[in-house]
Amino acid sequence: MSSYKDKKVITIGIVSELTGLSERQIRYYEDRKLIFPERTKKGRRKYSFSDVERLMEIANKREEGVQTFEIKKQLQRQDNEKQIREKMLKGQINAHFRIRK
Amino acid sequence: MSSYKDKKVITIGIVSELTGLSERQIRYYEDRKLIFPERTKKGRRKYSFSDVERLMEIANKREEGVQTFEIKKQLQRQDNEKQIREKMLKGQINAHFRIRK
DNA sequence: CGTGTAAGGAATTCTGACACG
DNA sequence: CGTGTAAGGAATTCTGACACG
Repeated sequence: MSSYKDKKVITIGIVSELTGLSERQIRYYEDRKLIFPERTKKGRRKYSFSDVERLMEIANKREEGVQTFEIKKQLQRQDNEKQIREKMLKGQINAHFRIRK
Repeated sequence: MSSYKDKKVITIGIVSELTGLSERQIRYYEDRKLIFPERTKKGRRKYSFSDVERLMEIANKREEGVQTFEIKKQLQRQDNEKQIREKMLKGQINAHFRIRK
């Protein structure tokens, strides 16, 4: 879980270049709870590469005409599934070591 | 080769936080050719996670009292070795496919 | 609803230089 | 040699708002 891909270190200007989205759009999607940047002490937004990918997904969905609320629900579903997979993997690993003991 | 780790997307302020080095130090190491950030169109420095790791290495060496010129030479040696390993790996892969054909 | 834009302010970054040593 | 700092300017980012639709 995590490493470079999930480290929040990219400022909004760079994210804008990377995704082709305007800063306005990126901030709006945050307002709509599709994306969750961190902040520096002074309030600057910081994004991860995962966030960049997520924004690309959002951009694709938007192009298809999907509304932000729908996208939000889809993303939440994805996030849940991912969490479940991670938990199962963790369980597998624990089980493995329990047997081996 | 490359991916997130080598993508230059981190501004100097964040790099400073990540490494514990002052911006002055980071810029100076660039001046001494130890580190090679890219620039945005408007001239802002952009670093990769690899650069951050490299700066941590530099910081350690500096703490040991190693001068920047020495560190530079060491890093160049490392970079060369890495390149060679990559070339060899590439050769291996090519050979593999040649045989398989 | 989703996005553009102008507005004013605050934080960031840049360079060249002086300082110490 | 390596780093701190003050200086002045330019670029970045932030928020809240008006606009269109």
